[in-house]
Amino acid sequence: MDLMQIYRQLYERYGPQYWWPGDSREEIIIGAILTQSTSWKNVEKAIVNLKKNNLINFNKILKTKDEKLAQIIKPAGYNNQKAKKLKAAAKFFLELNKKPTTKDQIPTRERLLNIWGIGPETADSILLYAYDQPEFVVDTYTKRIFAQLKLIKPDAKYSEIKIFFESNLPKDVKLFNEYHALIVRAGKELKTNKIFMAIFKSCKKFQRTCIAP
DNA sequence: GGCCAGGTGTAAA
DNA sequence: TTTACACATGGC
Repeated sequence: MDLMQIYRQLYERYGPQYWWPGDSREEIIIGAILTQSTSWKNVEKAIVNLKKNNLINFNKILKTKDEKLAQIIKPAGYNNQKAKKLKAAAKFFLELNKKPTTKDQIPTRERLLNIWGIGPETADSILLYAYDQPEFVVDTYTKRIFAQLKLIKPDAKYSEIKIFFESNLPKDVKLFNEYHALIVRAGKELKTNKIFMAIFKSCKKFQRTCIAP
């Protein structure tokens, strides 16, 4: 049982997840910020509000007052902070889009991490889902599920988990895309549910060869 | 009514 | 380097 087989089991059980839910690059980036520690249901409401105000647009976001923006994205929670985060990101991406070549308009992970309000998960989400870059996204579900499978340490850091996945999987954007989405899908059942015991049992061998308890 | 979401920044030990 | 805490709303 390796990470690829776990992926297949998840895919078999849940099917394709069609991520990221969002029509444009800007909407994906905005959603990635709004969903920080917040359920997607609440983010959807905030995005609907933004659309009503014609604000899925970094230029217009920058021209909107903090208080007004915060009011519009209120359903997503942490709205005062997130209003500031959206502006910080908007400023960065508007500048980025002035670069001469398409290639230069792809942000580096390092630059993203320097933006206030963008941490490792949000940076990787933006790179993977908005720019099709092969960066594996790690979230709390990833940690929870794979710690439970004893494939990673319960206190493993973001970078360690990311490296674990990326070094045990082919570097494939489509795979990374679907894998993370499936982990989130499965993670939502983790609380209440009987989460894939089949996978758990068949992980024993892999536990020995790969990871640190 | 309580718990917790597809995290991040900051400050203090 | 690690730990604690603020940030906020709505679904279940």
